[in-house]
Amino acid sequence: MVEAELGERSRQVLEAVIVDYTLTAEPVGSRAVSRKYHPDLSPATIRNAMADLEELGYLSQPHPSAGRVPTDKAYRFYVDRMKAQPLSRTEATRLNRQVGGARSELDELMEHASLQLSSLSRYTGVVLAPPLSHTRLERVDLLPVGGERALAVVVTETGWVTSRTITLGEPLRQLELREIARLITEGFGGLTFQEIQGRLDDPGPPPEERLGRLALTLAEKVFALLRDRNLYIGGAINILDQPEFADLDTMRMLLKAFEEKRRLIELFSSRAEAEGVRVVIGSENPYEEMHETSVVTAVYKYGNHILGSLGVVGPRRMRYAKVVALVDYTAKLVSRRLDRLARAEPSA
Amino acid sequence: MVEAELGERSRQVLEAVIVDYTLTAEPVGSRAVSRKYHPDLSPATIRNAMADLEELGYLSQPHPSAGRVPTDKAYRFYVDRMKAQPLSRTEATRLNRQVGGARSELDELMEHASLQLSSLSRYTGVVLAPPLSHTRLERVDLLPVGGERALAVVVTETGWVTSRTITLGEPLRQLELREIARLITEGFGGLTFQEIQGRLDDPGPPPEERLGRLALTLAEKVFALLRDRNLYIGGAINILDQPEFADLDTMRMLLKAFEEKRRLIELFSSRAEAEGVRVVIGSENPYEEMHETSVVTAVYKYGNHILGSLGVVGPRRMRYAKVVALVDYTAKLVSRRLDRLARAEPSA
DNA sequence: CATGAGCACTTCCCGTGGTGGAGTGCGAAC
DNA sequence: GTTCGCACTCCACCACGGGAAGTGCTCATG
Repeated sequence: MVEAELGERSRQVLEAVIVDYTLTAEPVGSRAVSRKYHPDLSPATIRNAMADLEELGYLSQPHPSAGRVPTDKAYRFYVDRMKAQPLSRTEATRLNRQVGGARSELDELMEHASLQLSSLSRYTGVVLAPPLSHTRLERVDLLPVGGERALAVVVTETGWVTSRTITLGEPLRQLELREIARLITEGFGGLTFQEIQGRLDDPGPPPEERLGRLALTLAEKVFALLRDRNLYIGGAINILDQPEFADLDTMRMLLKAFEEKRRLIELFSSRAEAEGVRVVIGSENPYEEMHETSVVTAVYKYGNHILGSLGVVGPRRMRYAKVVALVDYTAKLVSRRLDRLARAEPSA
Repeated sequence: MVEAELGERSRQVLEAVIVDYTLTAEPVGSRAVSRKYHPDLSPATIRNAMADLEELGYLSQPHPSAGRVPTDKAYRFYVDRMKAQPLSRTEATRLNRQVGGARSELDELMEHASLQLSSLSRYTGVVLAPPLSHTRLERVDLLPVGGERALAVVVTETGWVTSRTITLGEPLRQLELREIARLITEGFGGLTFQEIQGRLDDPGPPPEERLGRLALTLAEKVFALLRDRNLYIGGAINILDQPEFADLDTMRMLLKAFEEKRRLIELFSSRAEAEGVRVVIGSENPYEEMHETSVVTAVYKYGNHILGSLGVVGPRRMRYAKVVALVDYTAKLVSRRLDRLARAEPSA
């Protein structure tokens, strides 16, 4: 359908405009296209093609006598038919070393990944940490740590460990704590955190014994702490080097978007079921503050479960071919890394 | 000495210039001072005083025929003799509710404090989490969490709990882990983390038995994870509303400074021994990128120990009287809050 | 001798108008 | 269908100039 809409000539011109604009960030005129990309075609021919492209909504003019600028539709067309441009050897080794390195723990892995995404793309890297909603609880431990507080340790079936201190409502002995932890583990073990949340929201009749009731309130506390996902943003200022964000208001808007992590988290978690790399261009983004940006994301997995997503936020005139390859590679690297982290079973 | 340097007249004029400049961010002329602050004095008289003040280094002119702008020396003079301007009732109650509230855990407390510092000052709020260097270890626990990993739980004498997962070099049984934790606790309990680091750096002859050697390497891993302090930055973009940061390069420099947390941490931890509120004005700051900003900090404590510091980063023409009061109050609030959090002993 | 008034001077700010360049659209020619 | 040439438009840049703000200096005055 799109193929029918555009002739070969128009397609080539469109591509040239996109490539040039990606490089220069300046509106590109017919003359420049002729000189730099198609010396065999005269500027006048290009002009005709460009006029067609504008009518079809692929190009637009900032003002009547300026060059043309690609629209979101143009980028979409380009992205859908381009080939990813594989990472260079040095880039790949650097990623492998920094992200695939063996020593780091989970949070360091996420942080390094976001930093590398940023510095290799020269835009901003984002990593959304695994949500717990779809993973299953293995067990809960409660350790007394003095006073009316305890350390709650939550272990999932996939082997992730989260711990937080919680404040008990009343002083409890170690034995009581252990019993409560056992009750919680028995009551909720094997369920996904989503299911657990459902049960907690609609608890039915309260248990008879005191410890049972305590277990419920403490479980509430423990799982409440796990609800928020972490979002790692690396190199937020990197993106500010792009000329389209040189304007003060645009800049402020973008930074505000970065600071409001909650909405970014939504953005990165929504539609994160599909495999492969996803590209959201400009106004395709539901988040209005990000209409000037494009977002490239991919999911990372543990075994067959999608755990989270990561990606790059950049200007609409992003070097898509490169970034898509980078994001894809990084996602796979993180998945492999997670596998190794979790599967490391006793070798004996 | 300073008193001798400045006559009463000059002092009043200087104060007027500072006040007006903090409000308007525009160079202030003799006419404006006369009209707004000292109608009894003619502009000419003010001019004379201003000329004196310029010679003494308290004022400067952006260009020969503009008004005057206070120098760092002027702010210093002002800050040293001003009185803090107490918080309004609504501000105080808001702080109490948001920061003093009873439910939050340690990290939430820090985060809320930084956000409130920011939104009440309209600048940027910063909270440096407690360092461990001077607190003493109470005990270490190691929990097996599947595979070759364990959850290390570190409890300090002050009752703080930190936990991190670590990767064991080899598979270990639960009993072995427990024994190793016991060895670490016995070997290092009661020592400050600084002392522990010293021992680890210079370990002497390695122990005979296998578990002893393992305890050493694992202790190394555990304590390495505790070395970095967390820095909470709230409302970094708030400060960008200030006109002096409207320039693109200044803005970028500032954001870069915020992103490089390591140096900020240094800044906030250095000279953080003294009680009370400390004000660092413009070029007094050792960190060159922050010569355009002023920093107001205060330490918060647990009992008699200084745990960390918090404060506000703003433009040099900060509303010092207000911010000093805000920072002071917040620091005390956090201290009180920590006390309650940790001391909550079993009431029976 | 400190204060205040007047005045000439400097500097910046901002709006104006002119100019050159880049790019388009269109009609005519190949 | 392609190319050429030309007239037109719009922006970006610069130079110019008036106006405002502010100073320093001088001199009169209590």
